[in-house]
Amino acid sequence: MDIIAGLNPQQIQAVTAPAGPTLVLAGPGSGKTRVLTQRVIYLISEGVSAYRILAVTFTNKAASQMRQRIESQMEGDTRGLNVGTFHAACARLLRSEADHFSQSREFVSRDFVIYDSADQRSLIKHAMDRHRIDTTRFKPVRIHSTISNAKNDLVSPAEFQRDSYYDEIVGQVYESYQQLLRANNAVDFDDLLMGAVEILQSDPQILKRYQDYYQRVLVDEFQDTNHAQYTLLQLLAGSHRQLFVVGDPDQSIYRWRGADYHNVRRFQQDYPEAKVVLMEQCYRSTQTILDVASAIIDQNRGRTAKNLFTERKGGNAVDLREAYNEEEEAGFVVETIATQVLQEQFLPGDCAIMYRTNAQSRVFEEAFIRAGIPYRLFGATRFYARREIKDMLAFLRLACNPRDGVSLERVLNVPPRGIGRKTMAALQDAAGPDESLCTVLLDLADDGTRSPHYDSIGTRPARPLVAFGKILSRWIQAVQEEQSMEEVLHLILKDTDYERYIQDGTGIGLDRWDNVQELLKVARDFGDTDLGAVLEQIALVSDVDSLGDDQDSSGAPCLMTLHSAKGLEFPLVFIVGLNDGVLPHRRSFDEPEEMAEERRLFYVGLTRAKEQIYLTYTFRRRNFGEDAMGLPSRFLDDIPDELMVGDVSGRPSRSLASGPSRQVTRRRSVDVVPASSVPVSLQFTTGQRVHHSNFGSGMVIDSKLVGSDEIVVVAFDGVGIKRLVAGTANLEVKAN
DNA sequence: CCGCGCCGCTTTTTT
DNA sequence: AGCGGCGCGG
Repeated sequence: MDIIAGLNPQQIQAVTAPAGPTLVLAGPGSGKTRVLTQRVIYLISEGVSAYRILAVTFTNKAASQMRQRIESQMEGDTRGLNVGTFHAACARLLRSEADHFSQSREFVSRDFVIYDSADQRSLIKHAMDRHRIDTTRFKPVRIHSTISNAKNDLVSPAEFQRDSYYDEIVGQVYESYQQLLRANNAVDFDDLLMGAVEILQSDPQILKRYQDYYQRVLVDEFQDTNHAQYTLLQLLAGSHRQLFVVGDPDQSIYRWRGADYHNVRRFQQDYPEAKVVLMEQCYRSTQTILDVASAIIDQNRGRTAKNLFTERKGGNAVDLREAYNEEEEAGFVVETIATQVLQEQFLPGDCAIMYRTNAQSRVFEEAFIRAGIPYRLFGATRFYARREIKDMLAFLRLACNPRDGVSLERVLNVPPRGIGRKTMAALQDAAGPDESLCTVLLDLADDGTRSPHYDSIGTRPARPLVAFGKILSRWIQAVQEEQSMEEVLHLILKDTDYERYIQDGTGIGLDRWDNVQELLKVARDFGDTDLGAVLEQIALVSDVDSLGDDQDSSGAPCLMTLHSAKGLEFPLVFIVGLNDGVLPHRRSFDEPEEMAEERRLFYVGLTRAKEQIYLTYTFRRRNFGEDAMGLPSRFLDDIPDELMVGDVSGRPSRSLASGPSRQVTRRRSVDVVPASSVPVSLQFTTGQRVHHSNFGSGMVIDSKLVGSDEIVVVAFDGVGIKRLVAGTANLEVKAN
């Protein structure tokens, strides 16, 4: 049968494993996605109905990839197949069970909203205010992360241990935070998981229904599960124990958000009868790359050693380079990419630059801009986190769930309509502790001066509140009439005169308005989908990259953090900033477990490469503005000399901070492109239509002189906004 | 109420 | 260095 065609013996074992728990330990590039999809197809061919299969992943990207692959290989009956992220699956469970559950307990109702991290932080601050806790002494983000960890460990506010003064504070905030979430009819990401577990644990009938429904459960990236997720899987698998999990402890890089690769070992203890399949054959990288990666990861203690191998014997040695500083490092990388592309060794889209922290991307962006080479930046300011988009979503969420106080607070005075601190306080007083602010607003809008709230608030402050209440009630009505997201958005934009507010005449204003237009486009794509469902999807996707995935095979080098590189592969990989303190990050120095994770992060980066790896570090490194001496990463010591070329002989022993060898590699040509001639005046003006050989047509939205270069910001049709150097980008002005 | 300027902090990030 | 938060002054 063709389900196993082209698979190696281990892959076949995994795909056709008999019923019962199965653990697949899959090395990088060993074809784990393929195994997962073939397993699903195999199960269906064995007579399991598609809708009785649940496959969970961590990211939407992985989920849609898997779904696509399955659908492309199967004719028909994949309908009802459940492929999705943990959070999406839990949100679905919560929504379908919320109603008859909320009657017996205090719980959210089915139209709950999902708060993103900014909303969550705002609510944490409110909770801290309640207890008069100084938000400068105790940082809300830190408190939130402690609470988040507790939730991931399924520890409720009542169970939260308060052994120290700090924990006492957190315990109080946790308690209030949960109350506030419920009052707003909102959940945070962690609540989705914890809530699902709570429901299943407290109602045997519901649990049985789900256990009977999902006959098979498959899990991707199992090493990244946290305690809540593990418990959820255990509950779902129940007595049938049909769990098929795939993972690689060596690629566990999300400890800081609760992931615990020990769940792999725990799985073997909890399911001793589990069939274990080890997949060690790699189809991605050359043997040299695998050897380097293995040399790195072998240094970690207490792991099950894997023996990765490939039929792609040999391969180029890893190329190590020292640069003087970050600028030179970026210059080297961009220059190397340009050369390799010119020599037709690689396509621009084959190349990826990976770094430890997002802050490192800027120098590389600038180098690309100078060289006039387009690039793709992963994980930049997320589209849905932008101010104007958050405003729009807050309006929409309010229209769906008027109890959403965080959204109301956000946009009550946006655009400014004369509602300040005092008016806000008056409104809060009028509402009292039990009524939501929105109820008061709508009441004011309906009854005007006759409303009992009117007098308590006072005539002057009431006026803008009445006005806002009126437009808000119009939106609520529009949602109840099941108007589409696009229609409601248009209504909101008109009622708030948002364009005039956001378009302040600057380029930034134009950017923002563009983003609003982009959101309208998203809305249009969703068509008549129920607005609540759209908002949930947006809350759980929240990454424009995974939305616009189809068009991103465009050939440009990618810039990304090592974290976001996971799951991807590139022929040519640059891992940059290999300085001690950067990778490994200084925050991991005194924690062995953290240090081990930094090592895994490096390992993940190395194993993304198919053909060639460049590693770079710098002689000097700017820290927080301060210029300082840099040390090469300690990880470099673990790479055998014979697997490396480049500045290897000059590789200084890390114990010697300086030495004569350092001088040798200093100073290479930085300029990738000859400095452009000084423009007498700006060549381009805002509003001009232009054409670029790579990006096509677009409109100039900003242009300014930076040093001797004119930097033009162009919104390319269907491509997006790019910053270009006028002198090197070869922009043609089009007649309009 | 809004805008400006100073102070302080600084990993990773998906859901 | 650069951003965000907060406090003061208009």
